[in-house]
Amino acid sequence: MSYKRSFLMEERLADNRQRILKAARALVAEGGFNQAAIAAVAASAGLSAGAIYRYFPSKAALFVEVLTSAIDHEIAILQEIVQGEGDVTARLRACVESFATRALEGPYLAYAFIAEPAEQEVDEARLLGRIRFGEVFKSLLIEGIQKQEFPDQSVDIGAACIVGAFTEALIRPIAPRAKRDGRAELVEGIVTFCLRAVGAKIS
Amino acid sequence: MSYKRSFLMEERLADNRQRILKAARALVAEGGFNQAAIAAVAASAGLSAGAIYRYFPSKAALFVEVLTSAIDHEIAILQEIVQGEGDVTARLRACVESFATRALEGPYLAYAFIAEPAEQEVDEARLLGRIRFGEVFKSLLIEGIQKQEFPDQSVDIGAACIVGAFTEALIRPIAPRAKRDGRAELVEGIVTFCLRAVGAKIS
Amino acid sequence: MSYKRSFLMEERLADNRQRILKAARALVAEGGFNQAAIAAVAASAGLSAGAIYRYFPSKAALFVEVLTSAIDHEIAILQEIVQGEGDVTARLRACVESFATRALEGPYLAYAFIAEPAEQEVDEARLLGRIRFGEVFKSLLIEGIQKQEFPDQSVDIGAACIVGAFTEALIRPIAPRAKRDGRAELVEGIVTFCLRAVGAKIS
Amino acid sequence: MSYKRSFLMEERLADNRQRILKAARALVAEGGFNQAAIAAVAASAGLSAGAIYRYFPSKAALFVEVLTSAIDHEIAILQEIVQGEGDVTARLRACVESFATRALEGPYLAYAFIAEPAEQEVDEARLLGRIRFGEVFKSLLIEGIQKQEFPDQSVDIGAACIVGAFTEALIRPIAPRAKRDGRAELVEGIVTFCLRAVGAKIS
DNA sequence: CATGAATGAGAATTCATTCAT
DNA sequence: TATGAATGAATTCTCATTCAT
Repeated sequence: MSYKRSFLMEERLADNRQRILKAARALVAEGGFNQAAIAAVAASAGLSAGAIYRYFPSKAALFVEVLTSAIDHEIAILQEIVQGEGDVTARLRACVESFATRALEGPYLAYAFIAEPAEQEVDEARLLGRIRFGEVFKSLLIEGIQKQEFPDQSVDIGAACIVGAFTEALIRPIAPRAKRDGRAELVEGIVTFCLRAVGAKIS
Repeated sequence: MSYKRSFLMEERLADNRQRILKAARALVAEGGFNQAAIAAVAASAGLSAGAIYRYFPSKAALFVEVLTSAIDHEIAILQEIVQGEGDVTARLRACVESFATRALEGPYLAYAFIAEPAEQEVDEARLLGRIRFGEVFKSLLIEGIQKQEFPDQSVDIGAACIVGAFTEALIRPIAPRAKRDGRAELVEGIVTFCLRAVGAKIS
Repeated sequence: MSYKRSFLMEERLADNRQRILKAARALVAEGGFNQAAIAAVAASAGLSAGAIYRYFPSKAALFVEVLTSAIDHEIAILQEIVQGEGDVTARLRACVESFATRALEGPYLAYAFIAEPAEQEVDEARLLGRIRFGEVFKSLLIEGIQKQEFPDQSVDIGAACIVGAFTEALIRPIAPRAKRDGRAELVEGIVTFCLRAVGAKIS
Repeated sequence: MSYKRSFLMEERLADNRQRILKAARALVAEGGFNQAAIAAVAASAGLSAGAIYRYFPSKAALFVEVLTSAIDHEIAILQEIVQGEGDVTARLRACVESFATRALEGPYLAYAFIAEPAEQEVDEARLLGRIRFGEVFKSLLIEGIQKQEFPDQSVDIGAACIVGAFTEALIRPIAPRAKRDGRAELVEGIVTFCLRAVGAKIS
């Protein structure tokens, strides 16, 4: 009833919501959407299964938010780079580097991003996410072609290929082989691949 | 009882095994791993659910084989191209074209290839498949660098990027947007992207 | 703290209790016992779910009271008619008319009366309510036989039949068909049926 | 595979289906639809919960069939009486007697008939059943009025009242009082009530 | 060998009830 | 005293797997 109580309560609720999202995210990162049962998420968040439904109307809604919020976050970062200064080549490089670096720090996003989920609703969110990532790169390609940094090319296909290229290369580190390359080399390799692919002049 | 009977029996068994695999593959192509229940596979193969277990120890094992055999088939085709004649650039182009064309005709493989499966075992098979695809392209990259068709580059990363680029670009046609490009343009766009990415001289 | 405060408090408590009952009654009227969740009752009463338990020991107890109080109210009205003036036939007619008219205005009572509730305890209350309604009509039948307005007959059975006849006929308007008869005709039809059934002389 | 095996199998399956229906019916009769959980039905039928779904697509479908088949059976018997010989009064008497006698032997039908179920689909079946019962009596009323055995009256209302009257009177035997009257007296009392209600001349 | 009925272990979801604040 | 977040048991339904026939 008092200010303090209400404040703490709200904070705890917000905490719980975040804890649930965090737990769900972690479970998805570890074993995919199908391994992340509501009971597991709840246990991992330190709550009962029923409590999840105070914060999310359904399992699908929870995982849509897990996916969407992760993608939103990434897109925002990429957009800032895209709208920054420097030539297009430099910004494309920065985008790939930025995404790749974060993905290697916490690979769940790349995993969730590429994963086929069980639920229809989550699937739609995933496809939308891929398209939204593609749009970011498409806008860079268009600008690069306009400014004659890149040769003319199919921007839709190019954008999709860039997204596919770096997600695949980033997911791979699960496999033993990739560990030989250090992170820096991996990121640099992906950047080089993408820049060359769009016809950028590599200094 | 006789030789003949036994022979026919064996043949029938082999037939059943293939029928099961074929049915499973078709179901995966239509609705993904999760939609392919054992009962559905059995019905589609003209057998009973129990009979599946005479040929495969578990659902996971069945789908591992579905995936692996599909990938085997693709790899064999690609290997033939790789070991064929012509310069490396032409063969790389042919590989991407070949895979992409078939994927667009029957998209199930690309789908299964990129899909997150329900079972841990199938997941491992999927990752292995991606790596094996990568190996094919890696061998081409190595040869291309040796023959100075391509500049020096990280072949592991490049191979992964190629696989990611074309699977992503091929999967995307599920979305409405991509229909603007015809199939030929899509394949050509992917090929161009990949060739430029590895530094091939595009004629 | 003072007398006044305590008085107000008591009044507020009584208010809350009535608000809960009213809210529960309204929800039952709308969607039956099963649709009336404690949380919904609480929200509708402007209280928290937990607060309900300060006034009622359980959900079943709450709904038993909802049902019983509604029936009490009806019985009181019918009793007044029964103990009023006029011949028995007129009073029987007045009882059926009175009940039917109110039931058609707010059909929740008739509904709750005839409905099968979720809880055993509520079910018992429902059966008891039917019997109590029957008693009212039984007393009229006895009086009518004594005064030779009605022929001799089994008063228990007759009373039950009257209750069944008018509840069924009143419940039925849920179905589209019954709308052809207006309310007045429906009430008159039920009255006629019941009066004739007990052998009253219909003027 | 052999004739015998197949035959026995089919018989067992049919048995199971009937056992499930019977168990469901018994549970409904005892505690209403809400008390008849799938697990309870299964246990009562000597099967697992999952097995129910081999025979019925959903809980609602099972209970719709429980209700509908019971009603179908009753309606068929009543129809035969209606289409038989004798004057309308005699046939109306026979209908009520027939229904009442069987209902007293196994009161489940009358109970299920009047019960409010949880599921929408079952509710519709229940309402339909009541209307169908009503139609039977309505047809008798129409014929009776035509042949001037009964006075003119609202046949829809009269039919509903008859159904309500005898179901209510039959359900009541759960209460202690009714046991005093023997079955024969109860049935005769209901018949008299209904005949007098429709204005039949009682011999 | 083949069948397919049956199992049983979960899956998501709901909700009356409790209890720390 | 009131709150409403949290619990936990119950519910329906699914499906891989087994096994009597």
